[in-house]
Amino acid sequence: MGAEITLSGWVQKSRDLGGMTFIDLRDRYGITQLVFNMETHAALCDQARKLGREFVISVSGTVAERSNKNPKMPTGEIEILVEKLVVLNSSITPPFTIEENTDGGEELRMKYRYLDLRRAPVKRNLELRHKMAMETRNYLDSQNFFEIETPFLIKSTPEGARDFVVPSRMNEGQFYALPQSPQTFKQLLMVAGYDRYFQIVRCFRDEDLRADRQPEFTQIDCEMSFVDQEDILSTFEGMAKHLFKKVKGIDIENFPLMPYADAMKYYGSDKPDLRFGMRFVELNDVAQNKGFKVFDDAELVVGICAEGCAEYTRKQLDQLTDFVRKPQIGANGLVYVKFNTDGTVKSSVDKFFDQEALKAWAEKMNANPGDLILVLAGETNKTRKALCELRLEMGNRLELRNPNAFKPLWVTDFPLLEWDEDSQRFYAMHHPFTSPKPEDIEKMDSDPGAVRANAYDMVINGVEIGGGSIRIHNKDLQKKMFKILGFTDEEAQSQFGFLMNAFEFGAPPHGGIALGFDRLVALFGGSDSIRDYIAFPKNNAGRDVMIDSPSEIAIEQLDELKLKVIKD
RNA sequence: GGUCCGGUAGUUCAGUUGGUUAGAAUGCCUGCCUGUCACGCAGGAGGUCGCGAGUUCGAGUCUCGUCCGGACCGCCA
Repeated sequence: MGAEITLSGWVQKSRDLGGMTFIDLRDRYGITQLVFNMETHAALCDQARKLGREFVISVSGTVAERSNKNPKMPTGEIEILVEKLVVLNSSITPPFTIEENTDGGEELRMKYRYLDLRRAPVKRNLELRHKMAMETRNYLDSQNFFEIETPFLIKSTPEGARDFVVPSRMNEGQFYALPQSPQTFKQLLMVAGYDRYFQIVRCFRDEDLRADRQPEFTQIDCEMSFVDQEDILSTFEGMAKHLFKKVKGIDIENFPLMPYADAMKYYGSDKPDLRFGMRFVELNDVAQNKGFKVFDDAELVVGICAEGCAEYTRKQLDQLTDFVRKPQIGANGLVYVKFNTDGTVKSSVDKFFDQEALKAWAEKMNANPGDLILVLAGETNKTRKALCELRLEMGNRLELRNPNAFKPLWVTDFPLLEWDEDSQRFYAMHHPFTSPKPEDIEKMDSDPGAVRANAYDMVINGVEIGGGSIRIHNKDLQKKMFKILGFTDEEAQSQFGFLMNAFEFGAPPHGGIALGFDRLVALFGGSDSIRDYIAFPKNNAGRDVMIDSPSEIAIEQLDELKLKVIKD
């Protein structure tokens, strides 16, 4: 105590008590109380009481133990007896309070993001992001990965998401595209012999936004040569564990593997949330052919068991029915079976099923007295999707989705291709460079939809954190893949010839993964939204409301680019 | 492309069945106050009810359109 100190920062708050004035000074590290006494330093104190919120000041003085300590703040035992005060800049009154729980709404905070970023919670989020980026680099460096930058001005391709395009002034009428991912470049780095590459890299997709989707986002992009799927899974499971350990101090158990088909069958999703049970149980054999037309006509009858929910009221059950009937979910109705604690059973389909029949359901679902069985029926994919939403809703209602619990898994054996009804063609489920499983290659001609891919997703708490695959490294197989996707040889050559040509020069077997860094940070921070983990995010409509972009450009710029904007 | 929710003081919100002068909290300004830390006390200023049209004697409130923001479906290899 008594040490001389100089501090610079912003005025968080001033408390003028007449004879003395207290100022809370905020800098990047926290808040320190400054004291000005009218009796001993009248002029200084006068100066201090004129300071407004967010003025930037520099003070010198001595650190003193407080006579009145404040146990609620980290620096609550000390204060600074100020001897010298310099006002470095004044501030107009900020439009919202710069506090832990601000009074400002989302829109205002985004407009004045530089003020929002002064708030401790946002600062903590960006610090978390920084730490995770550092630990990612530490881990990958320790595993002999090279961080190599790849270009942002690349070539537009028709597959996948819409590209952001950039006109080229020197090449009239031609456009670069911003990368949706450095996919082809990292594969070329493998051909070049850089057998372990990574990059924490910005990617761009011109698609609609969500709370967890931004038009520009950051990936941990990785690729390895001379590896099989197991090598990649263990390397990046290791990275995830490293991050959990170093950043959150948590030891994570080994990631279970779940084939895509099982994920769909038991959770109705390729990104199941394993923090809670309620696995799907198919009931076709016990529920059909009992005279209930809805079930009899259904391709799939499937249910979940909500433990301890037999007490649900009519109102609660109606709410759940309304939930599944929302247009976004699209179920026609919801069947419930209450397995009462007295052993009796009450259902919404008592007319068709007697107690014994319903108890057969309960047995199949491992339901106990006190549990509630919820059943949907219909076309398989739609019904699974709807039940998935219902399962997550029940997980929320029963508070089973604890943001501080982490349940990762690998979802594997994705289908290679997906049939699209509209365009009547196959699309690559992952991307066109993903290799089929060797044992399924023969089906590529006879039954393309049944071919499984050497592809995998890392899923944590129901969030798709990342995905990857073992790539095709053979020119002929790559050609065949493009052919199945409806490319002519000429189209394949003009768009991806550079890659296929490279495959002729001794391309090693390789594969990799890309992890959504923003999502991973948000997950670590316990949030569903990635926006507060990005310093300057875009809004719902892809706008930056602070700098007001996108915006029109000057006619001279358009002329120089030989572009014309046609407005309707 | 679609669905839903919201827009009222600087800010966050309330505003009844359509009815006189649109409120609260907080912030802001002024004054008082020597141990506050959500300081306290007294006083004050502050409103294009997003915008436009319509219905009505009368619209913050009802209708339509539009703009802005948020969530979601489609979309996101």
